Amino acid sequence: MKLFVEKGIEGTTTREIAEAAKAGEGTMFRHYKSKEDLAWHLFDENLTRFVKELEDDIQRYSTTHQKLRAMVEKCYALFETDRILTSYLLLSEHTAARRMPTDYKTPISILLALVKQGQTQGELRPMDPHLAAALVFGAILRVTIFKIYGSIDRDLREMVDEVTDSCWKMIQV
Amino acid sequence: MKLFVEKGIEGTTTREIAEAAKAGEGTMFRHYKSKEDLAWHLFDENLTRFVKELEDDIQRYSTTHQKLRAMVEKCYALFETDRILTSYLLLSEHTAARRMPTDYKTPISILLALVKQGQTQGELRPMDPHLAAALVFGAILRVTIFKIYGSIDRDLREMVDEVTDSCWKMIQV
Amino acid sequence: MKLFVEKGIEGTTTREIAEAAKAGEGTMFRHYKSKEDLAWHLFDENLTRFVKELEDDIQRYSTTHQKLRAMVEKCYALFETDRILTSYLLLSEHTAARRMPTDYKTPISILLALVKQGQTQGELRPMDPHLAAALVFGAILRVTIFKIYGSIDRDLREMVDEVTDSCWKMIQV
Amino acid sequence: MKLFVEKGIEGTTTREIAEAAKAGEGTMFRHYKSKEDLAWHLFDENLTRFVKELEDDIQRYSTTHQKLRAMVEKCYALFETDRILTSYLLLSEHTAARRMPTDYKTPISILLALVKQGQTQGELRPMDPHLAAALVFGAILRVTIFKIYGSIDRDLREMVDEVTDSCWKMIQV
DNA sequence: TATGAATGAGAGTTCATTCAT
DNA sequence: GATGAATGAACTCTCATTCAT
Repeated sequence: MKLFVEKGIEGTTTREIAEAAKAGEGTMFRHYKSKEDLAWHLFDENLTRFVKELEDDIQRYSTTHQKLRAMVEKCYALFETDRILTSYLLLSEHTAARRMPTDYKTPISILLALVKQGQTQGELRPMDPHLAAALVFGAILRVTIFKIYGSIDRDLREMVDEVTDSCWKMIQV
Repeated sequence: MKLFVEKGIEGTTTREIAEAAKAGEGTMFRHYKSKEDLAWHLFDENLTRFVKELEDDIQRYSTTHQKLRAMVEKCYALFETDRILTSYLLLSEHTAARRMPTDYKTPISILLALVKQGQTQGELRPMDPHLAAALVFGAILRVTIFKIYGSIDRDLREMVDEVTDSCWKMIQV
Repeated sequence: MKLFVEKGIEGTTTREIAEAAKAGEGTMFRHYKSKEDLAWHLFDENLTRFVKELEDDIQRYSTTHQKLRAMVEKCYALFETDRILTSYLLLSEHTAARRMPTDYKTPISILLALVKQGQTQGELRPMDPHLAAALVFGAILRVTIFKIYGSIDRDLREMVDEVTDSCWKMIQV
Repeated sequence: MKLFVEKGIEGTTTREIAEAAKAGEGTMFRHYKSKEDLAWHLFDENLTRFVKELEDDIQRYSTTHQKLRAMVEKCYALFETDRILTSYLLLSEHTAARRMPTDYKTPISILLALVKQGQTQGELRPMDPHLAAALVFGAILRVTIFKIYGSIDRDLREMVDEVTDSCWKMIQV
């Protein structure tokens, strides 16, 4: 995954993968049909797990604000724990991500549901929920990109409240 | 550029480029040292022009809110006029983009300056200007991605005010 | 053998062989030194047995015509009983067949001896015995190829006499 | 073609082909889509030409015996002129040969037509024409195989009359 | 003795780049 | 200056063979 994030899937050779895995060149192909297949499994399994955890976290809270905060927290915790995984799941747009079926559950679909619910409950102002989700999701994730590029230094977990509140302002009633 | 956006730089062959340009296979190499060099020039020249126009647009206004609005308007006008160019300059993370020197003037650096100035003038609340820029830039751009994926239907130029105001809420005093 | 005939020896993978034999991938190598070795044993043992039976059959008759008939009958009986074996032993030109020592006893060498004897006994007209053997052997076997390709429908065992007589005409006094 | 005949199509590497052609490894792929495609074109073009010449030769004669003789002569002339081509077109059963459409004009289909015509004209005895063709074609070709293996020494062109007459006996009235 | 995961040499193929025309 | 045939390094992937279990 490290290689895929750093050099892209196309840009990573199967030989490099084998070396990184300290395995023979052909070994990968006993486990995955192709390089693309490996990339897809890496994406699919990790995203599924992340989404499940994300749902669990959100479920614990009742207000939309709290749920949003949980989401930001989850994303930034993942980032500080495993930057590569975050990049692979949330920041890169690779071939693997394009294989997703349209009904796939993703962080975006969860955020969208959250927004719709918040609007129904009158916590959020009426607006195109897709627009709201786009604004919030973009804001949250771009912070991680800035951190990667070094513009932001602080541990993102310290910034959860600040980011949550900023996003909240965009969508609250 | 269309090919680069659709299939990635690595994923585009020089033969495809030649075909699309209705030129011979070797012709490209008389104008650019390599495929990567072409990608870089395509990026560099267009970004420079866009940034210049963006600066001109912003300059016309005095308040930070107006300037921010001008920026959103410029980005969304570009998107609706030339999606491919927008993708190539603002949405894709390709090798070409990584060649940029650190002191390069980009939409982000312009936004950052705008935020700093707004904070000095007391229009924006005190906060890490990088964080503010990240939140705003992320919000603005993610809307275009949603539009590309079809979640948003409207012409983005109609949404300039709504997006500007939403972003403004995140950073205003 | 089925796989070897259908896809060639080179074209058959050891994994396919293992599957077909309902054995593990490595098991074959405990019995044969290599895939080629398996192919050779399969060829050698079956050809030896077939040649022995062929000799026995021929021995039962005294006239050359009868012996020739016995040979045709034997070949066509084998074909109708076991097409794959016939293909493997008589029709395919594979690596295994090329391993044969020059003094190897084959259907051809038997036919050649038969022709020589027939000429000595004055039943066959004087001619290069190799030419005679070639003509007869070619005629007999090509019928099976036509049958495989579907140009001939009848059971070859019904055609033994017609084929024998046709061949006989080529070589009789 | 030499390599294909000697080692089979599967058994010949593209590297060997390039070396034999004194060309780079990639050059072949500018002219043919794949190794199999090269094999097919080599087969198709040469067989088409040979069949055309064969038809021309046969056309010159009026009696079936003469036509048959022309066919034998043509095959053996090809053999003595270009053994490799003969092997590739007439003796090997390779993947390329299997690509042939069923309505393809081949030496066999020509021989079959010749037999049918001869039977209609009363020159040949009544029998399954496919059987007749198989017997004759097998006899003619097996002689070349014997020559390749060294059992027959003479120039096949000297043997045209003998082979023709032998075959004739099988099918004449 | 049988297994099947691991191996790595080598296969077919692609494609950025060169250069004679 | 433009071309496109030729190139060969490097790619993904296959598969006969090995060997620890």
